[in-house]
Amino acid sequence: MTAKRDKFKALLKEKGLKVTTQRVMVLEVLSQCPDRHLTAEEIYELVKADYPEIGLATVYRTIQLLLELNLVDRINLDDGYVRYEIGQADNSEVKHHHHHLICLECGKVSSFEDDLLDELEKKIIDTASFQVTDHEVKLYGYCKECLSKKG
Amino acid sequence: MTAKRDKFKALLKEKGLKVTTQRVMVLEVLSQCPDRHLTAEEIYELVKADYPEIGLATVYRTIQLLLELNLVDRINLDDGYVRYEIGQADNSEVKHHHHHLICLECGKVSSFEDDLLDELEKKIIDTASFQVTDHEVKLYGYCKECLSKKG
DNA sequence: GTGTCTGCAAATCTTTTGCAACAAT
DNA sequence: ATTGTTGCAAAAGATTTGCAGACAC
Repeated sequence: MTAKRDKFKALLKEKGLKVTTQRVMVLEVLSQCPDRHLTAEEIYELVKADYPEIGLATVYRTIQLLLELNLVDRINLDDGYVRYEIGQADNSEVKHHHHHLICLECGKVSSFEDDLLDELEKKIIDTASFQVTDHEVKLYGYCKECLSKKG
Repeated sequence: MTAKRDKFKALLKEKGLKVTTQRVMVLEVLSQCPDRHLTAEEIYELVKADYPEIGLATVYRTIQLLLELNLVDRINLDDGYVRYEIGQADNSEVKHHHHHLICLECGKVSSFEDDLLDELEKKIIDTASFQVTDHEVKLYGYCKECLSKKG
């Protein structure tokens, strides 16, 4: 994911911010785990494996930065941790993200895409006079693996 | 909302729990604010107006109880507070809740109902082999009032 | 060299918990 | 009388912030 790293560096310079090892490593870890939904603590542990000097506060500050730059999305599963994942699309015009299937048995989170939500948004605009700019959908249930285990 | 209060009392007795003034008052406050999405602190302040002796811990414990009894729904707007609202339906078989329109300008939260999500759930079951039991949808945007203010 | 960033520890903020007194049944 | 419940204060756990030293530019 060199493209994402270069983009990050460019965005930092553009804003007069500094390109530090810590910032690049946090992005790197998130890029390398596109499917896991990492907590700040998990990101901290992963970066620490290669760069033991990093502090947890720096991870939090970098995540904040990445959220503001729209390079990372926030997910809240209401389990006491906020989670983060690298933005899927390459362009920064990611309008619709946050579609998640959450298994109530094993806790696994998977993502999905669907156009049906666009339809729902149109409907809302018509009936509720509410202009929708983004949406977040969470579907709770049981994943294939847990279903087959239960038989 | 005497019906809800009586139901609550019945459920408590059924479980061998005690009907206390504090518990009833927390439910009462939530029943009287069906449209506001109250934080624990707000519920605490509202109950305290009529019953100053109540403690915040009791509010938290009662909310926990109401969640378990399915009388109350939890909403997380990612603003650092968890919010609670009284369940809409009268029967306890509320399968689908949590549909919210959140105004990014004024922060107002309104609710809506829609069948479209059922369709989405069916689709997910077919394509992702994921058995959906519940869903939560948040649509972010701008409400009628804020739109007209902005012109 | 200048101004930003980092790591640490302390602070903050919401929510939970232990415990002795208290109230419901 | 018995057992669950309350209020308080302390604890917990995630996230933030202040600050002096370190680093990018």
